[in-house]
Amino acid sequence: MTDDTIIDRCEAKGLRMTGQRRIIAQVLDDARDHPDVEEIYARASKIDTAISLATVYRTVKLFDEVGIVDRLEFGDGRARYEDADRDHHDHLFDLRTGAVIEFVEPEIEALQEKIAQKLGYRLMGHKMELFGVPLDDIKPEKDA
Amino acid sequence: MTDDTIIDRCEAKGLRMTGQRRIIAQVLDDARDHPDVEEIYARASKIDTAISLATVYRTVKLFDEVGIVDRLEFGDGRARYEDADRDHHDHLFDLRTGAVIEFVEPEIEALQEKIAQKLGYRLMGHKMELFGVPLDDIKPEKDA
DNA sequence: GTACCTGCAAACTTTTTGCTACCGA
DNA sequence: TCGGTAGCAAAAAGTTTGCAGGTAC
Repeated sequence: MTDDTIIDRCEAKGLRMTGQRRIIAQVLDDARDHPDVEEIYARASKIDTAISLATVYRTVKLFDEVGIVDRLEFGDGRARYEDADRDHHDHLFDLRTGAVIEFVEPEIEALQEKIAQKLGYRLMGHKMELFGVPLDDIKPEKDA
Repeated sequence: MTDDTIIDRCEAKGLRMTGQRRIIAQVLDDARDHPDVEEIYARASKIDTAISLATVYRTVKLFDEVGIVDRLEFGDGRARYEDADRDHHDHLFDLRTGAVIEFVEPEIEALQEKIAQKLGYRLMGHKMELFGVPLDDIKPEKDA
């Protein structure tokens, strides 16, 4: 949405900015993928070896609670995180390779809003994940 | 889709039907909600006190793998399960009460199929969860 | 008969938390 | 200054697994 970094947004929300939080914020800002906590920890550790896993957990949880990052789950048991302040998109999970493809589909957004209202709700958020296999990678089935 | 019970479908798939599996299948057949493993275990235990939690875990995992039940995740860290052979539906999560409302929206289904194809994928499955608050339960904000 | 299944307990993975020392505003 | 924060290690929560005995087909 804006060009603010995560650090900017932390400060705007009045969070106390420690060295560790700055590093984690930077890691998340730089990420173009959807790292899990272990991965964020690994990247942060390259900058500051002393950072602890518990701090990473506490920090991403905090960032999620104040809406600075989004927590994603792709069903593999680990939570993944991404900067919340990007154009809204959903995810397609490549079942063959595990790759995550992002896409935006305004039609879906509008439809979801409509559905929620029809059910008597105000939509506060949503999650949509598609799971698929590449079209050019489907094995022939019964016919030779 | 059909009127087959879960037990019927297990047999159709050639699964060995033990007493425990029958009980768990029955519990899932009777469930109108989305129980987690602990809850399935509790319900199964009422029928057979000797059943073990490990068996429930193993069985729902098996049922999920062969497509007899669907595994759902609502972000609370536990997996939930429901009979896969019901009219397809998605879920709206009531943020105020924690209730889960099911809905069917063919337009969404069609759109998802289209999106996957546009991205070069064959859609194998999807998950969509809406999160909302009841319209008649929203606090007035700034205007009186 | 035998391959597969179960119960039990131990192990594993991911995430949270109690405590003490420390640091940012 | 001083209340929030970090690190560490222990614990919690959910799930999986090795093993020995049991069971469906």
